[in-house]
Amino acid sequence: MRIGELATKTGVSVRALRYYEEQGLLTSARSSGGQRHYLDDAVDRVYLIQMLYAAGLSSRTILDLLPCVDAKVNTPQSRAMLRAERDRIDRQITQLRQARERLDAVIALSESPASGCTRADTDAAVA
Amino acid sequence: MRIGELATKTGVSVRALRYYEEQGLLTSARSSGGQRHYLDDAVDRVYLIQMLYAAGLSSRTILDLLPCVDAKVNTPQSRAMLRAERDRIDRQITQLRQARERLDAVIALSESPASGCTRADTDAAVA
DNA sequence: CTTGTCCCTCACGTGAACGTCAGGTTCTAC
DNA sequence: GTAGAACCTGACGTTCACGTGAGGGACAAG
Repeated sequence: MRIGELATKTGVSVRALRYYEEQGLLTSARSSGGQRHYLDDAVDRVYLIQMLYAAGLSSRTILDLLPCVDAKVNTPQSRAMLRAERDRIDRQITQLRQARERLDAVIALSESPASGCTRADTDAAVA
Repeated sequence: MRIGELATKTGVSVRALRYYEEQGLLTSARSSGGQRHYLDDAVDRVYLIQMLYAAGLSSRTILDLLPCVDAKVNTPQSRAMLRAERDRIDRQITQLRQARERLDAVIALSESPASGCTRADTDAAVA
């Protein structure tokens, strides 16, 4: 498939896909005219990249991790890197949970009858 | 206290504190000479701001949320906003968990004896 | 009254992950 | 073979949360 199709399939912009290739995260075959062509598994690859971006990893870190995910590299260093990133994500989850609890407390307070809001207000907010 | 002390107490840079004030997230009294002075509760305020930044909220969103947290604003709109941000954080946590599980699977694979690494390798990576 | 440290306000620099033109080529369909 | 859609390569623009000087006041100590 060409880049436009991959973009619509994954919901990622064409520019982003070219950027991923620029960063070495995604590879493509080229037609005689220079156009990029992708295999079907590129879709999963893009999803994985997006997932790691969403987890707060940088392009550089993803670039380092991908060979491990592909099981092409398996050294003590690579395993240490994997664990380090997993732990970083764990810490981030903890932080997010704290923020979530904090917001939840505020929400509970703001929706309690004593806070001066009426039931109608609350219903209107839901609608 | 002055800005330097607040910075060291919170572990946030002086520049960041001034930036928070610029964004309307933090207020300060000024001395006759124009220097910022903070009350003790500014420390908690900064921690809260940092927590919300860590949760991926923008300055603008934090600016909108803070009056709710301070229980100074409690409208249907503000409650809807609080819930929206909480839900966003929930989704982010879900994404992070997925990424974490994915990494965990890779780690389990890379550390399994069948993957071609020796026990000594594994121990070395831990050290 | 000077020294040193802290503080002030501009204001430009930064890095990441793209967005967005410009100008030109390739592919598809009729 | 020609129109139009999709694609190409630069290359500059954007946003955010600050970093980093430049140049100059504020304030406690001696």
